[in-house]
Formats: sequence, structure tokens, C-alpha cells
Amino acid sequence: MRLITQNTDYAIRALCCLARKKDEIISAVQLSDELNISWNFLRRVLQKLNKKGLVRSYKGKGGGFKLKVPPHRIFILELMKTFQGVLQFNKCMVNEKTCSNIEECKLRIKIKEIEAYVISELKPVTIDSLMPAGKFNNGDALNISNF
Amino acid sequence: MRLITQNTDYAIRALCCLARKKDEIISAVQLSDELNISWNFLRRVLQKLNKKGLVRSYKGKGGGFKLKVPPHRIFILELMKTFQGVLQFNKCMVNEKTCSNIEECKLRIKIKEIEAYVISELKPVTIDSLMPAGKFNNGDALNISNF
DNA sequence: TATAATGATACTATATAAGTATCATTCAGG
DNA sequence: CCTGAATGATACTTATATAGTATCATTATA
Repeated sequence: MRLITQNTDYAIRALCCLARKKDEIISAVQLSDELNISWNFLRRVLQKLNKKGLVRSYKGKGGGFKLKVPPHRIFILELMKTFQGVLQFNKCMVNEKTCSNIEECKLRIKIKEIEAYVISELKPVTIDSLMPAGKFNNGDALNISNF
Repeated sequence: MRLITQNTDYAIRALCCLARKKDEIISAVQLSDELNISWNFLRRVLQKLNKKGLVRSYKGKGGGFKLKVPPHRIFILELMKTFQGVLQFNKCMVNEKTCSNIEECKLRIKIKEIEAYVISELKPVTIDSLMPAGKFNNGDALNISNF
């Protein structure tokens, strides 16, 4: 189970890349090259980001994308919502079939609490905070390629 | 995205049910009846619980299942592992393809932290703790059928 | 020995994520 | 004003995991 899917992951990486090249117009080809991402896939991601107003697209020769919203105002949680839907750890909804047993519900309350915590943790994370100069950077994070 | 899948959910409910009827032998038919669960599906769940040593099965006429491990020693996390695999919010593993950008890794560290918290929260939850007389019961939890 | 149960296993269905392909549209530049 | 390089839109395919169904073999009780 992944908390963040490829779609979202690619969006984050693309936005970080665009953020670095402040105000430059970068084409999908360039981006997919730099990030080692499928060109076709990335294009759809970028199109969605464009529709959401996070980037601005430029058509035609020399076209591409650039950030439309400053990195510190692009929230990961928003991207997750865009590409994965609302974060929700269980499916027991109001007005859905009533669940008959207490045990399950007690568990679901627990799950709901966990969900709330996860959301609260993700809430402050922005594109900016994920960049080398971001506020979450503490030096140690650099050059850790896997863990 | 569900934190707990149907498999696990059914296992939990079945175990709670068995725990209530202490030492009685309950057949899969009875259980599926009481829990409103697909009989075929539940049987496979019970078979897995049997193999894991959490219940004991009795074949033949009058057969069925009963708990083999006391409810306070059956952990939800263990059930999740059995039916869903190890809880893991990201897929960046040691020795998997090296990820090239720092941003992503910083995010993954965050995710790893969140994952650790979720596990720590789920760790103490047992079948017993989900029962009406369990330690998590505070009265309010009763009769909440959805939320 | 008949019957009611589990054991084992194969099959189907569904949803979501991931990836690919293609044609239409736009626009800068020679 | 035409060409080429870019995005826009959309359809199609593949992979994976979850969910559910069906069936036959085996066991043990009455």
C-alpha cells in the first residue's frame, strides 16, 4: 500500500524541478529527460497541474511549463487529492450500510484518529519544504538515496 | 485507500465472534450467518487463521473453529500482516533503484516517520481491546454504527 | 455409511494504478 | 504563410491487488 502514488510522485518531482528553474519555460521532454519519467505519462500529469492552475502552459514551438504558484503555496496534500482523491483510510461512511458490530466500529474510530494524524502531518508539507533550501532541510537529508 | 482490507476486516470480526463464544466450536456457516459475510470468502479466511495457529479447526460433522490463542494476544497488526502483507507506505527500498533527487527522499523520510507512527498506534490493538469489555471501551463507542 | 463439516485450489470479476499511442490544436520563427 | 515543435484531449492497453465464487477432496461424527 502506497501513501503516495506514481502520479503524485511525478507531480511533486516535476514541480520541484520547475521551482528550481524559476520562471524558465521547461518542456515536457526536458522534464521527462531530467527526471527519467515516461514522457507520455508526465505530459498528462502536467496537463492536470495546468488545469488545476498550479503551472502555466505555453503551447507551440519553444513552449512548455512554468510554475504559476510559488513553491511555498503548493501543498503535497493538495496534489494527493488531485491525483489520488481524498485521503481516507476506511470506507465506512455516513449513510453507507450500517455496520452491525461494535468491535469493528471501535477499530474504525482508531483508524479515523490515525487518518487525522496523518493528514495533520502532511498538511504543512509544501513543494518548497521539499527543496534543498526548504525549511525541512537539515543537511542530513542530503545524499540519502535510499533508506 | 484502505488501511484495513476486507480479508483482515473479516478475520477481525470472526475472531471477535469466536472470542465471545468462548471455547464453543462454531462452524463457518454459523459465522458467515452471524456476520453477514460470504461463506466461501470467510472459509478461506478461517483456513488461513488456522494455518497461522490463531484458531483451531475441527473437521467432520459438528466441526468448526474455536480460538486457540487468547484474545488479548491476537494483535491486529499481525492479522494485517497475514492478510495484507507488511504495512509499508512507500516502495523506496534499500537496493532498489537509487532515487536521484533529494526532494523525493525528504518526502519519503517524512512518510517513513508517518508509517512508524501508524504502526506504533496499531501495535497495542488486540482482539480483546476491540471487544465490548476491552480496555479501549469507554461507553461512547457503543452503538455508533457509522461516523 | 451418510452427512456435515473443513482443506485445497482454481476460476472469475472489479477497481485502480500505470503506461502507451494517436490525432488535434496552437504558435514561434524562417 | 508554412513548417515544426510543443501542448490538449482522449482512447486504449497492461499490470496488480482486492474481492468474490465454485468445486472437488478429505475428514470425522452420529
